[in-house]
Amino acid sequence: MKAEHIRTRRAAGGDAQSSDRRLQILEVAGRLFAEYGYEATSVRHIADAVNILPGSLYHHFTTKEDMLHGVVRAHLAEMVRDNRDISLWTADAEHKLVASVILRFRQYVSNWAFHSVLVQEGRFFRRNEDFAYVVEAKSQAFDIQQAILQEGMQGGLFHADLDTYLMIGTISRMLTSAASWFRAGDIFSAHRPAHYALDTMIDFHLGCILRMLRRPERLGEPIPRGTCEALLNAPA
Amino acid sequence: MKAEHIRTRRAAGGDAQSSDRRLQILEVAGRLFAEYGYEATSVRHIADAVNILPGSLYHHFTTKEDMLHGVVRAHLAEMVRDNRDISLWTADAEHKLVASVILRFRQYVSNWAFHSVLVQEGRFFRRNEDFAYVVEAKSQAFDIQQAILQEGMQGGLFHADLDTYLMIGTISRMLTSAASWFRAGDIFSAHRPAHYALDTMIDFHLGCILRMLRRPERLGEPIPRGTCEALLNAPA
DNA sequence: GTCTATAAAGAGATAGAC
DNA sequence: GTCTATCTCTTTATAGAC
Repeated sequence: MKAEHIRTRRAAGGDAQSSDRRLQILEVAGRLFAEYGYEATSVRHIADAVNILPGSLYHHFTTKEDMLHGVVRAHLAEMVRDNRDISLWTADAEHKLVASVILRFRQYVSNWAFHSVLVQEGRFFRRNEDFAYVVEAKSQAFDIQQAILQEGMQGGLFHADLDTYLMIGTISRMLTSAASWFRAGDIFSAHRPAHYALDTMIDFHLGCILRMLRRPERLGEPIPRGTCEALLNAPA
Repeated sequence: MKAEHIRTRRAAGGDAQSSDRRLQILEVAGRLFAEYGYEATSVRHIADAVNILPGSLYHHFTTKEDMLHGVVRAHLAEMVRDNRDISLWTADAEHKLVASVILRFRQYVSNWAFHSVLVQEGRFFRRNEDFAYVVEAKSQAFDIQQAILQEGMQGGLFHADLDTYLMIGTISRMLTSAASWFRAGDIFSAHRPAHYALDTMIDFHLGCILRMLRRPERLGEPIPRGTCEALLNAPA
């Protein structure tokens, strides 16, 4: 839970003093960015949503981009840290991977706005130098996950001939897009059927992913979800 | 290849007379919408890109939204029709599904701008009544694919206990997001490694999908890609 | 910390000359 | 079919009163 060096690779902007009001605005701005897109969301939208006048927002933020930084920075370091923590467990690679999937799905759903913005504005972040730290964090998380996959291949748990680069990308996109669907629905279905609980979704995707990864002779083994949940809840 | 009734469910707007110039503008607008997002792309951007003045665009289109209609209508009917054609084959469900995956991946890559817009602007289409026909087409394609999956379950080819609703959504998102990555890269990698050819990508995803779907005892069977390619190329 | 008021630039769109 | 010119509205952002 240590959050000392959250400001790795800070972008331009003042100190991250976080008053209540500021946090509240960021919360709303994040939701709007997630739902309508960053560029399609005007400061007037945000101001209306927090019941303030547009000009007053500039007491809390220097620019609209500054708000985007605020939205993104909030959970970025946590994302990398959680990945790294799991990768350092003494458990085998399958347990690490299952835990990672569970944790990520949970986070994608609970920090939905953040992750939605992270995905939807990806090209914007890549184009804009000021957001290079976002790209860097994503890249770190990717590397960590890829290492877990490689560990599982060498340990004989997973198919020996997986293309880890493609596979990690596939799994990541599967989780983010599924969580996004779970949270906000599809292009053609505004709301998912009510009977899909979060746990159902996690089980479904763990099933899909392990069928893609496991060596054939291990396909019958149970999915160690309980163990992994316990490890996730254990104090570091 | 019959394109007589392309205008199922037309939205507001004049007749779809398609001069060369109009098509050229749509081509460019589609790319810009795909890359920067519909709302973030100004008519000035588009005008600059086709070397014309902003006002002149309104000789070809009544509004900016009209351009978006033009971009999506171009390939929407084709998408549904291709899905339906495959679903009516006499082949078994696995062949249909493999063919569908191959075809979709090819189309996602070649009509990249169209499909990218279809995904990225999904919420916009859902919010805007004028684009209900897009939502409807997507929904039809979904139903067709779901039926193929069900057929494969009943035929004993696929796991008997698949959640077809979740699975088709998962496969669709997997293919669109993978094609998008293949075409334009990731948030953290502007360009995919050069050695990933289209065929490599198709094989990889066929592998992933069939491992998720096939009954365990069928996992060793070869992926019938060649047969399906032949069927796809055969004259209707 | 929020308001009033407004600047400056950009957006989508129109009218009419050529 | 494109240009010139412009209209209107909205955008991001600022200045200063309260």
